[in-house]
Amino acid sequence: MGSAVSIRHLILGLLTQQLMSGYDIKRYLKSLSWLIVSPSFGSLYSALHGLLEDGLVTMEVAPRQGRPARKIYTVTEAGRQALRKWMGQPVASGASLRAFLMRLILATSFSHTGLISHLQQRRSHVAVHQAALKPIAEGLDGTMDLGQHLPFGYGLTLATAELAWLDSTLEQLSQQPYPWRSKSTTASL
Amino acid sequence: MGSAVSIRHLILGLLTQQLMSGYDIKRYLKSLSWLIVSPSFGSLYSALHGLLEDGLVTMEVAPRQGRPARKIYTVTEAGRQALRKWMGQPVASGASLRAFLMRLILATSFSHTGLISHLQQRRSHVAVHQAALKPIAEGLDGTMDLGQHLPFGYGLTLATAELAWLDSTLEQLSQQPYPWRSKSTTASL
DNA sequence: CGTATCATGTAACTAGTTACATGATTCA
DNA sequence: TGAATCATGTAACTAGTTACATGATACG
Repeated sequence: MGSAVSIRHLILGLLTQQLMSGYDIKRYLKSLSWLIVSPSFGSLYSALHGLLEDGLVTMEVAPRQGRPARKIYTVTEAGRQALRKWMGQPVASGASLRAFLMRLILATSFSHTGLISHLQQRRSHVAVHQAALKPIAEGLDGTMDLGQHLPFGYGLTLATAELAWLDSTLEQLSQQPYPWRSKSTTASL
Repeated sequence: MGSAVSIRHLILGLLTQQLMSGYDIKRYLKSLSWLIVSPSFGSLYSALHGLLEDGLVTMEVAPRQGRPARKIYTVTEAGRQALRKWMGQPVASGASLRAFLMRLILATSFSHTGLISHLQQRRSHVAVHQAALKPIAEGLDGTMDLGQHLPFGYGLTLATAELAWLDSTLEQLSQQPYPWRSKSTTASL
């Protein structure tokens, strides 16, 4: 129930960072499609309509000569509040990559300390999984054949790389107090 | 349309590797939950019922003293055929982690060459994404603030680690012709 | 004696997909 | 001229979730 209605929140968050049309959002998420499955136009547009109806965003039509008109969405104060609430809730430890990433994409909407705590939370979850994967991935213990073994090795590699990234990012963040954002219209947590 | 009905196929594949009950499958997938969102009992059991109805598996009740009875599922020849067909289809290049992983989990059901081509395919997809992420992740080009920058750096790190894993795994596989599986009831592709 | 694990299921719901529909512009 | 990209949308469908329901055994 906490991380549900996820695309809506992701879109809402992107819109607090920048004014965008549906198409813009799609393009942006596509550039991250390796990490996160980018939503189809169907769900994107209906999510946008839903946000409008709920008063979390407002819409303005921007007709342009030649090209079809774009609809530019802006987040309202109610929208900022909803986003803050969503981002405040800790990510369930069972939830994988996706939930973490959705918030990472919205990093700009975190305060400095909010972001750090999000990364630390993730760090501890990944560490647990890494520890669980290690014995399985390393010991080819006979009960498992090579094929069954592969996903565990794969998982261990990725988990290890992620931990390294988290550590170096956390260190960077602790050194650099908060020259966070210049032009600030951002909802800080 | 190709990778749809995914859980069903994943379950079907796991059952070709080992006779299992629904609960067993859940437990196994939970151990990989960091990588892949493990299905809920609701979808697991109904997927199993669906497979039964379609004649892709058969079921046997195994009552045990004390504990509640388990239902053990076995894949039929039709089931093996369906699985082969599914695994034969190449993974769409847009599809992320999930589609790749589902097949990786079923590595045992690939032939030696089938597995290699699956990994090579993945390698080329990841290489493309890595190349696309690199300039964004490395150049903090002004249009993006630190926060927006983070997911790209994260993606680049993971992509790089994955490429390394793919390379070393592919090398191992090429050295080791195919002492693939000892007791073979497996459908090879 | 209560909680966790084992074990299976159903019903109501929601999120998200695919396929369809439209239409202009740019580029090879 | 035909394909790709820009741009938005709707309707029908499917996959998957949450919440509920049941019941036994083991463990502390």
